[in-house]
Amino acid sequence: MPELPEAETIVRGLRRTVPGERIRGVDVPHPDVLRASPRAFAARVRGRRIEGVGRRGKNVLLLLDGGRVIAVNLGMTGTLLRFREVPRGGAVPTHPAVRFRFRSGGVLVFDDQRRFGTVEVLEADAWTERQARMGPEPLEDAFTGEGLFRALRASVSPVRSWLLDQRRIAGVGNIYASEALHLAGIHPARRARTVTRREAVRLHEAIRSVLQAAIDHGGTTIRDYRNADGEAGGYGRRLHVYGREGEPCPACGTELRRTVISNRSAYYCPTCQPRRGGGRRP
DNA sequence: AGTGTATCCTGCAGGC
DNA sequence: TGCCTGCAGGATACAC
Repeated sequence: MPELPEAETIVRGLRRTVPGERIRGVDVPHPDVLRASPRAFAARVRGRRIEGVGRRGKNVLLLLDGGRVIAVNLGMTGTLLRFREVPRGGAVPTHPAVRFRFRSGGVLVFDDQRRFGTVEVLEADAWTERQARMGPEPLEDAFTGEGLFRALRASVSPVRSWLLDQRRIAGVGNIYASEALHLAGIHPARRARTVTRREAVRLHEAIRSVLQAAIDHGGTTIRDYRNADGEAGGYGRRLHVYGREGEPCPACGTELRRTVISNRSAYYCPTCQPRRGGGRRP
């Protein structure tokens, strides 16, 4: 998916134009992205005004008047595209799943090729409960190196799998997990509990700097990702290891490797990220 | 309890 | 050209 930086880039785009819009109607070309029936969903959002746009982990939030929240999980290929009027010609979304029509005439489209994404509407307390089950926001102060160390110590899971678990830390996905582990010099298959305090502090800093740098460049486009204005992200060419199997490590020149952990690729440098700690820091 | 696997869906790249 | 396999940014119901 879109991970945290991509969701944040979408949110920043939407914030410029969406707050203040009132929802006139909803079309649902692909009801499988909703948890409810299209009819029930539409009834709960129709007539509501969007007061703000937010983010929690990889979820984009549309905050409605009266306290309801539309939570959009972007899945692997989802995005939210904003149009001033009903799109026609070249800018038409390729895989529209849900279309919000505003009274102003503008349109917000949830476009999702693979439809692993979801669009839900929740009452304020239900949303509070939901997000309480998610881990800390990595860019906020509540996320600390010491806290990360203590949490890692309690798990025997491979550290890469640990980082992908949204209940432990919110917003990190496969790209930035690989990038952060490389920056911190930690092999992705190491058991979380083997990460030392020193390494955890390094990993904490690596996660934050990688996510922030990706946000600064508008996120990473591997293939499908687009921001709210339909533009690709610019961080892809800055990736050090993700998708670069066989290329030289930018830190030491060793050939980068790909391995599979829990059915998903992890990219790493065997020199900078040895299985048993003590690697040089890139 | 905590982990790993298979699965949802579409599309693309590479091998033959 | 076409057919096949594998792989893809995520999350979750299961089996162990």
